[in-house]
Amino acid sequence: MTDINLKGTGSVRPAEQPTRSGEPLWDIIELLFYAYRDFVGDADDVLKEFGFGRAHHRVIHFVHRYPGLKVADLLDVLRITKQSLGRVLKQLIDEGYIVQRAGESDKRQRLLFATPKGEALVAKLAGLQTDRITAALKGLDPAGADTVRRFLRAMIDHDDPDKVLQIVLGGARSGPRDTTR
Amino acid sequence: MTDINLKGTGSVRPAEQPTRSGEPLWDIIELLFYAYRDFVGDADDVLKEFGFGRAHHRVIHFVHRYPGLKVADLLDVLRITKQSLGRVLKQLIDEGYIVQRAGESDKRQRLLFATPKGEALVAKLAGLQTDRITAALKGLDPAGADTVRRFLRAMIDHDDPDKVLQIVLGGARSGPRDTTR
DNA sequence: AAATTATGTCAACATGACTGACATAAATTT
DNA sequence: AAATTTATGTCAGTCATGTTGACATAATTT
Repeated sequence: MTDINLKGTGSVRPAEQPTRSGEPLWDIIELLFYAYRDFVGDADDVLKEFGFGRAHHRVIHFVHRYPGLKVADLLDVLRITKQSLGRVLKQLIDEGYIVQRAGESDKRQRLLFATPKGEALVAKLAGLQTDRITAALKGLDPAGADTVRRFLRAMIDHDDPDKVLQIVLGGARSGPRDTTR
Repeated sequence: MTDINLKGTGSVRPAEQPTRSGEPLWDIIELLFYAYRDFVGDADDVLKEFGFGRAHHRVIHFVHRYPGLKVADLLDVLRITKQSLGRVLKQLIDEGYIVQRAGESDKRQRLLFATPKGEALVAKLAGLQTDRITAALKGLDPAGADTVRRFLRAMIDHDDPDKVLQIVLGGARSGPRDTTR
């Protein structure tokens, strides 16, 4: 019971570690934890006033950014089940943040669009997050923002069929719907 | 939720402009979303095999990294209630990943330590995440890793009383409790 | 006509948050 | 010494958001 090992970082090495070379990057792991916690925390406070949670934020964000998104696309992005999405999406539609429209070529599809009300909410949330990012980039050298973008891109799995992710990774720097594919 | 009230207090940069100007940095916002999703996704798969979730990961990670952590410290780090922590912590203790020991000077305190079993799990999870980070850093110029660290640090609220965060931000680059070196 | 696809919905359940109330032992203050 | 505060644990109920499985409907494709 009292096996304590106060200093233990290196002693545990299972024999069958295949391609593990470097020491754990503890500091970056923890910086990512804290940075993301505070990054989403900005939005949480505002969302609470609206009676929404993070799930609503993710939905309205991507719908706003990629107008005409299909429900199926959204499921790929968020990696949740349609039942889970359904509840949140229904609330956003009922309260007038999102509207649906049947697809023209395929009338089964429900294309999603943010209303002005929805856009205002997204803008408010994105503004907070942008302020934080801008402040963080300010302390870096001129190439810093580019380095950060490159790092984040490389952290993402590229073998994902998600259409929105392909646009994000595709290189569009500030606009959605870059049809270069 | 443990609201920390960081709205009015000084931002990361003293005497600089009060932000609120630039266009939303959509791409970085979305890159952060995807990067963090995949970053924690690595661990999720392993955790599932152990019958654990992300909550367990966060607890065992910080206990391993900061041996002798008090329950109260952990609550500050994770920003959850003691009831919430209690359930997860109890499982980790019952299954032999963490042990408790009463504090010497203050016997009310339950100091937490990872067992070898707990250390092995943390090492496995940190290995996966480190592999991803290492791969992402590989494509950057030599100063890239430093830029990334600086960016992440600046993304974090600095007016947090969390003792662990103070250590993380304090500058220890690769080990916990470096004060004894 | 039959099969497939896109979406929606009902029902039950799991996890990990939450609030509020109360219990205990140890430390601190009066 | 007694009273209070602190660190922790626990019971009970609720909420948000995820899950699986089954089934329904309309539109498209075969």
